[in-house]
This record gives sequence, structure tokens and C-alpha cells, in this order.
Amino acid sequence: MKGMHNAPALDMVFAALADPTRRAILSMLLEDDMAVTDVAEPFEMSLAAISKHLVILGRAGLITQERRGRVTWCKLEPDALRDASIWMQSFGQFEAVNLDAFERFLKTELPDEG
Amino acid sequence: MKGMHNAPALDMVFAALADPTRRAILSMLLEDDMAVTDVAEPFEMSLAAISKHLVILGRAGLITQERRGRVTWCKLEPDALRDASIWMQSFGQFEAVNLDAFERFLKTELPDEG
DNA sequence: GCAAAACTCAACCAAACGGTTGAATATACC
DNA sequence: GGTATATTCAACCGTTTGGTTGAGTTTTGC
Repeated sequence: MKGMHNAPALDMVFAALADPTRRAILSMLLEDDMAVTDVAEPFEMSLAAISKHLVILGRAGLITQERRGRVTWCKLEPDALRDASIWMQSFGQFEAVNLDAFERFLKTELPDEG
Repeated sequence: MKGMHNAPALDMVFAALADPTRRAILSMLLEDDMAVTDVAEPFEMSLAAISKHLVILGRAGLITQERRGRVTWCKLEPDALRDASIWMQSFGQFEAVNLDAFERFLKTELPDEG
């Protein structure tokens, strides 16, 4: 179902991105997977607050969490960003972009993927 | 100041995009500039509610409003989306995208612009 | 000048958000 | 088994969000 942009999903993705703490978390996870405690470390707020932020990021599909032992590992899931990014590209200077050509462009530009 | 992504601005853009009514309004404005009353027409909510949505879109920089007579015209401002879009491209499969090459790609793909 | 049109403002409301603290739950380690 | 670690749960709190309604403001047209 290419090109079908699920509205509730977009709601959740954009809402998740609207918070600077959550965007910072995503940036951190870009480097590497992290435990919840380590994610929380640089922030001046409680671990519980970070835990809630991670739930919101998880429900938006932007991260996944995998529990291994007593540690919950957080992993970036960039695919969720993709739908939102493509939705945005339907505007403005991106208006008339041929998405298939866009995909081909990405494939040629990216080193490892696909 | 290329590449400087203003955090509060991103907050407002993403928050504005997190609502389906507001995304629908943006899609409508993609077609043409519209009066507030005409923007409100297809929605099953009060004009005042739509007026508030337009304020939120305006504060995010996604639209501008120009009053001509008693009619307030709403106009899409896609530049605000651009920063957010570029922020998103720093993730996932867009990570390694050469933005200059991306711009060149857009120029070749778009019929009228630049 | 007066009524209709096109909004916006103000007050209100329920629900969601973003944070807190303290208790609960697993798991790991000695 | 008991204690420390990692994380979530639950209750609470003030603020924001997304809607309502009704009144106010400006402009247009007869």
C-alpha cells in the first residue's frame, strides 16, 4: 500500500517529534542503541519522565525496546520517520517530486542500503 | 545560517503537523489560497475552531494570512516545512543523503521552479 | 444607516501532556 | 536469600489542546 499515509500514525509521529527532549533522544539513538538509564543520564528530569517519553516514541514507531535481562535496550526505527518525511515532501518545493524517482535517487545516494 | 535548526520553531512546526485537521488544511492550501470561511467549510466543526487551527499554523510559520476587506486569505508557506524536513532527513535511510545532490535532483524533477 | 458577512475574542470544558514522587516489579550479584 | 540495579506503575498536579458557544469587530452592500 505504497503512498497510503495512515493518519493516526502520522499524528503520533509528528506529536512525538514536537518535543525537544524526544528529538534529542532520537539523536542520541542515532549513534547507538542505549539502555533506558543511559538515555536518561544527560537530562535533568526523572527516569520516570524519560520512560514516558520512550513510550511515546515507541507508540509512534520511532523506536523499539527490547528487554535483555534487567536492561531495556532502545533502538531507533527510522522507517516511521520515512512516512512522515514523504508526507512533508508533498509540499512546497517538493510538490511535484516523483516519489519513485526519489526512491531511485536515494538508492544511488546511499552507501549500504538496498 | 544554513543548517541551524531552531528548536522552538521545530517544536511548533511538528506540533502543528500533529493534527489531522491542520494537515488537511495544508493540503487544501496546496491547491490555492483560501478565505477562512472556505477553509472551514468541509470540516464538521465551528469556524472559531478552524480559526484557532489557522493561528497555530500561522505561529508555526506554515501559513500566512492577509486581510483584504473583510476576507482573510490564507496562503501556504512551505519554507517552514523545509527545516523540519531537513531535520528528519538526518535520520535513518536519509542519513547519508548529500543535500546538495538532493537539491539538484529536485531541480531536475520539478517542472517550473528555479 | 443598518443588516449581513467574515472573522476573532473570551470564557468555558474535558482530555491529554509533561513533569513529579513513591511504590512495585524484575533481574543480577554475592 | 537478600540487596542493589533497572525500569515501570500509579497517583497527583499545573498547563496546554481542541473543541464549544456567544458576544464583539470590521467591512460590505443596499
